[in-house]
Amino acid sequence: MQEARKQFFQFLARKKLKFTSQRGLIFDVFWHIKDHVSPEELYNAVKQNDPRVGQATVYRTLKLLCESGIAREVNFGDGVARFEPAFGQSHHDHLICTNCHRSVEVMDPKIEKLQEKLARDHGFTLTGHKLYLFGICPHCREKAR
Amino acid sequence: MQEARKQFFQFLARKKLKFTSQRGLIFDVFWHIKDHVSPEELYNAVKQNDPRVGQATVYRTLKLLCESGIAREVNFGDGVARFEPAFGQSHHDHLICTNCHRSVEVMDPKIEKLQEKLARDHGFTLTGHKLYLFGICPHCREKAR
DNA sequence: TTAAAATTGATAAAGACATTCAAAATCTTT
DNA sequence: AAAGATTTTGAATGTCTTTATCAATTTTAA
Ligand SMILES: [Mn+2]
Ligand SMILES: [Mn+2]
Ligand SMILES: [Zn+2]
Ligand SMILES: [Zn+2]
Repeated sequence: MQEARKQFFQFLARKKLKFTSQRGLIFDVFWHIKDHVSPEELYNAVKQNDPRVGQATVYRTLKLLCESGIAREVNFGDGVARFEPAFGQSHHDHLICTNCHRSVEVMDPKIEKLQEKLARDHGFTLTGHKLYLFGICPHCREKAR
Repeated sequence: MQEARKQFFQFLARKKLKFTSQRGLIFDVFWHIKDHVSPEELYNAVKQNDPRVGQATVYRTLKLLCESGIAREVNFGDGVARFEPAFGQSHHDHLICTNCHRSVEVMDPKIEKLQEKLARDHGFTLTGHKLYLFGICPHCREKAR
């Protein structure tokens, strides 16, 4: 908990940026929302604590959170960027229900390995990947029958 | 007439939609651009043949091309939708150079199988997926040293 | 040929995100 | 502590992609 906050603080210090109250608040609100949050949603949550914070500051801080390794952007194909905690989390991909939009975090080391090999076979040095699996979740399938 | 053009024609007929000259032209221009084309790029290419075509029509037709299985949308993370031929093409994913933005089409049946299994293990019925591999291509790596 | 229905393109609108800029906050140097 | 330099902030405006509106035109059906 303190760990992540400290990492953000140190990142800002290293870049000679200031740890302002707004940045601190946005970090805190982001950090204890466990969901995959959009800038709009985060902005609304932040406003509950301090209505004077502007949305430009939320966008700007979200960018800093990503650069510092605290947050990671994901895109579920619903037209908005979403952000999830990336510090102290191991890598995972997402399984998304196209009906209720719930998502499950998944990871298969065999898939990860094969992705590496696939890239290498084409002479690429792999630096990252995005994998989204779309389907119908058990809950929705049950309701449909 | 090409196979694909016929399929588009039949799709329109089935939906009681009209095969207009604009739709025909947009299909033709799309079909012989081999690249992953954005709506803007397609619009410009179409205008070379008929400057009177509006961009709204390009967007609308692109949607029809996707519905009919002629085109498929991909998203390389550069802020625009891109479209590629989907008819008579087997499924593939993309390996994208983050430096020069060139892309390579790749596919690994083992990865595909493991995705199925991963979804099934979580009780999901898999309906689709998006996999983008990002890295540095051989060409760019060579130039960098 | 006439009437009904679908399509078109110019324009406006929407929506997410980025930029601008004057005022405010924060850090540095005296 | 005060002054000065630098950064940050929030409101407003701008940009970019995509969608909606709607009167006019084109196509199909009768
Ligand atoms: Mn996640
Ligand atoms: Mn492709
Ligand atoms: Zn569901
Ligand atoms: Zn390259």
